[in-house]
Amino acid sequence: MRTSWADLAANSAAENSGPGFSANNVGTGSTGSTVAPSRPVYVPPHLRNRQPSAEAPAPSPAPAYSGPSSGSVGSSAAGNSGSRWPAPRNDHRSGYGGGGGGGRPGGWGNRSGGWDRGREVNPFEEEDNAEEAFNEQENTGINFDAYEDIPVETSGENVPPPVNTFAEIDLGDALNQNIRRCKYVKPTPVQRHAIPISLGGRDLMACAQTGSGKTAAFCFPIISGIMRGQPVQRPPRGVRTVYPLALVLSPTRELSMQIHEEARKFSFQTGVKVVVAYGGAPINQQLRDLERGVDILVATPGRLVDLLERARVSLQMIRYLALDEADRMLDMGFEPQIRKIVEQMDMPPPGARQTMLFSATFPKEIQRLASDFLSNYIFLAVGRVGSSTDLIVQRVEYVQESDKRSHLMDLLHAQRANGVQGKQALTLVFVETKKGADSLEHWLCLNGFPATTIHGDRSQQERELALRSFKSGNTPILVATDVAARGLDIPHVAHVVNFDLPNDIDDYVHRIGRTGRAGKKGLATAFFNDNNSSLARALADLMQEANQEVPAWLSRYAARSYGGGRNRRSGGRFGSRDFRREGSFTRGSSDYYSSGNSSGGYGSSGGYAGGGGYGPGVTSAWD
DNA sequence: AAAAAAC
Repeated sequence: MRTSWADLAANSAAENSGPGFSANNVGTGSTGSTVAPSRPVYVPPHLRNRQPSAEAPAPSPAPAYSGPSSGSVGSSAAGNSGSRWPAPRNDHRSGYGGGGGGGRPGGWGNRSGGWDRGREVNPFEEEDNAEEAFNEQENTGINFDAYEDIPVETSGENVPPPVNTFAEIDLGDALNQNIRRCKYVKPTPVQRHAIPISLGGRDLMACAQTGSGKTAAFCFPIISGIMRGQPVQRPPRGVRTVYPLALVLSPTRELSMQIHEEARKFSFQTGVKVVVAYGGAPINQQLRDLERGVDILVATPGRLVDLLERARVSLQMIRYLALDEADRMLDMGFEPQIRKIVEQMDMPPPGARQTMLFSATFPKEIQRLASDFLSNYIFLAVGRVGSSTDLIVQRVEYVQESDKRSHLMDLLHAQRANGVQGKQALTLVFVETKKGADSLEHWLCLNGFPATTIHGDRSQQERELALRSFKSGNTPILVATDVAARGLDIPHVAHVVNFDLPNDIDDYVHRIGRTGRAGKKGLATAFFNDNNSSLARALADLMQEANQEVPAWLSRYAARSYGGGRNRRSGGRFGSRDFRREGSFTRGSSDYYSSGNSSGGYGSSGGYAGGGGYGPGVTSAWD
């Protein structure tokens, strides 16, 4: 068995250097190496957008609250006349002259080193070079036909119909140009559905795999809506409070940085200004960024609360609120902060703003919480169970705690021996604790494996350095806690190792989703032992849904383990369903977080158990 | 119990 994993990793890396479109065949009972493609798989057209670095504000109007009902948010397809689009909004900017780009063709490609006012750094420039290091062809051979297979579920009143092309949507010239620069040819499934919904002014709860253009799905309508909106007056001079029109929240600093980088590309030369604020970094720079104007604020919750309490930011004029990884944002750790920001500051209430929640996993209980923030919303689930995990070969190995290190060493040795085209394939190793991360990193380095680590006890500088070093391939092994589990788009991760398995199957789904992205294959290896028995059932079920080979010993564990309440998976066609469709649901703590109630029906049926219908832990099988 | 998130 184990002889095969290294081959898988090597083959995966090798195959991935080919066309971006591929198919897969999870080696059921094969000799272990990946086999010729048997079935086309979904490949998101948005490919690798690596980070630009410098900040790049362009002039934009002062915040102006024309009100969510002013028409700025609504009716997309209403008029498809490109002529309605105003020039980039460099009006109203007292003090920040320079052109934001209205009719400034030469603006393309101008680099000004960051702080040259009125100049906008080209956020597309740097990534090209970065990608060449890996010498891959990632923009070819996308199989758009595969989209047709993607199942979609929507519910809610008057769901706007999806679009098939970006051209059908009146996003405006500037945004369309950025879409081309991003090499997006056709909207992904989530974009096809979510963008018309958002342009229609509707609230949205969307379940969709990351790496399928989720960020763009909420950014495009926001940018477009802001450009349409009536610019009004800038607040009086001397008032340091800024009034963003859109707020995007995410659970980790690095994810906020990533969203900011994406959003900057989408808003290049539109005049829409995007600013990011997160903790662990000097606040002064962020304050300066804010003072230069902000339309879209991307933030982590803690730093935002700080800014709100200092009255440097007001949410009074928010027209758009987006929560990325929304289920995480509303779980026990984050919920109080989110409630404070959304309900107890000065943000307009649901209905007076537009709210968009996105995640790959959306447990029913969290959906219930989330409905507090929404008004007459549409639920959208896009994707096929396993549509992403099809690309990921999942392996589970029984490894005692005391054997984990040597076992990991074996994996890494074999992987290195199999050598992958010059650069070693990137391996992301998840552990449970911060101390465990440091100690494993130290041990790996001692043993000749260049590793670094990212977790919450490291300084922000160290975290960012670690991530950069990993992405660049300089340190091809990254030991991480769950800080890196969600959302991060790290190209070229060939192997995710769950050195310590998480307790929650959703976390597992997010973790392994760091590989197998954008149509590339990936390998995920988990070390399982008695400590993980509570995960056995959910894990076995997930793997089965994803057409993975489930070891017999794991099935035995799964059969033995009772409970599974929290860890039950839907087993349905979709990874998630609108909880409003589930009829009565028990309100109470046991609804979601408990794991002991285990009403039967979990087994082979895969259907929705009786009573509450749908087991407590509704999740999706894709990331 | 752990992790994340402000100073």
